[in-house]
Amino acid sequence: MDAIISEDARVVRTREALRQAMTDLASEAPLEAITIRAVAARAGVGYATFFRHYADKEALLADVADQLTRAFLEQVRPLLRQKDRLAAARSLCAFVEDHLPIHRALIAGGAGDTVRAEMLRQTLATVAQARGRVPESALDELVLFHVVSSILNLLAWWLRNLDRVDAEAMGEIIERTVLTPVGALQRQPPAGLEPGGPAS
Amino acid sequence: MDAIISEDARVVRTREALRQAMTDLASEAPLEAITIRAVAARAGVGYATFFRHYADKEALLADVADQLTRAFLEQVRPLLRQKDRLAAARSLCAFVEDHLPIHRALIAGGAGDTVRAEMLRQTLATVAQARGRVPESALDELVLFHVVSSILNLLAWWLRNLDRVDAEAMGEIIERTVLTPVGALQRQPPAGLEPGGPAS
DNA sequence: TCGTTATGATACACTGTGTATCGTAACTGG
DNA sequence: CCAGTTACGATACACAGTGTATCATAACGA
Repeated sequence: MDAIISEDARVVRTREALRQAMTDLASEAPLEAITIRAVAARAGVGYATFFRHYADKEALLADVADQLTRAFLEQVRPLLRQKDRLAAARSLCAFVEDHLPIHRALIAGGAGDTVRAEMLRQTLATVAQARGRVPESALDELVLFHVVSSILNLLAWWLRNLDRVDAEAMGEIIERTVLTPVGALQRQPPAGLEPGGPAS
Repeated sequence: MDAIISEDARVVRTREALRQAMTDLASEAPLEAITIRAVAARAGVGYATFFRHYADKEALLADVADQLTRAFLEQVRPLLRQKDRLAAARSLCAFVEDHLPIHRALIAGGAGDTVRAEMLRQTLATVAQARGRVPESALDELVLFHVVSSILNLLAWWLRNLDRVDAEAMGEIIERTVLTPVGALQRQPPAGLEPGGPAS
């Protein structure tokens, strides 16, 4: 199994330049207004070269979102194990604030919808893999979907209104509007769901 | 002020055909795969005729979303005045279930992201206009944003999983994960927000 | 240093958009 | 019912963006 032995320096350089260019442009214009030619130009790379690395615009954006999501999850994972949800939410907001430019460009920028969708997709896949396997109850699946998409939405709003709410308050809002209510729902689920629900 | 005296019957017919065609196609394919030519063809209308009514694809979709939002708000408004949040949430889900095809096509379909964004936009504008005026506190604005987008997101998930959760359970989930937590947040706001917060 | 490989530049076919034009058909007001 | 108005269908067109192909050149790794 000869995995990644050594990647050509030019490839690494070009890919990084393209990712950076896409991130830059995403903070300036909506995704549909970003042409592949513009990305290549900003990256200082030939137009045709783009397609030697990514099939299309979305593939590059997915790669960018993928890297962001990895850092995101790496940061969040240890927080989920602890029981103090408020501290966890505040840590997340502090982390976002510490790496403001990239989060503002990608989560709240012109490609925010696509990036958040990709982050949601990857997070769901990661969690499903971390658990036993995929077959969750409907409630578990819905709760996970709601938590992730709500947090990303709230962060997107916050990143467009940083001057109005500080990180600590934002953490408290996330904890009180998302994390705690969802915990209560899991402890005492409603009826009318598919079988396989609570394992009380 | 000569408003709408009488609209040419052909115009009404063509617009309705285009809206219906867009709705149909949105339930079958992602928005970027829906061409204006396909919409015109499905509507039984000439290609050039499309542009006599809408500037582009998004304008038609906005019109469709606008009509859906009107019906939506008309349905929800009376429920907001009542204090029983659970009953209100269940009514909303029952309403969606009663008009399943159009909601599934537009909220959960291939143009779901765009439609939900447009519904959010219009709802925010409507509420801002209904209140005194625009200048709300940061908390109010964030809460409203969160409530509307969360509900639309939850409905989108539900419309893709109708067989797993019934309308009553879905209403309870919305009430417990969105409405009630937000009410508690408004009654006891966190610190760290811009001035103009609670009017206690 | 030498063979390999990524890159730049350029040309090309293709698809979708939006505009312009003109003869025809349908509607409205009288 | 009729005459003027107006929307429609069809077609041609310019334009922009995508994705592919080709080839000489430069940069890389061993």
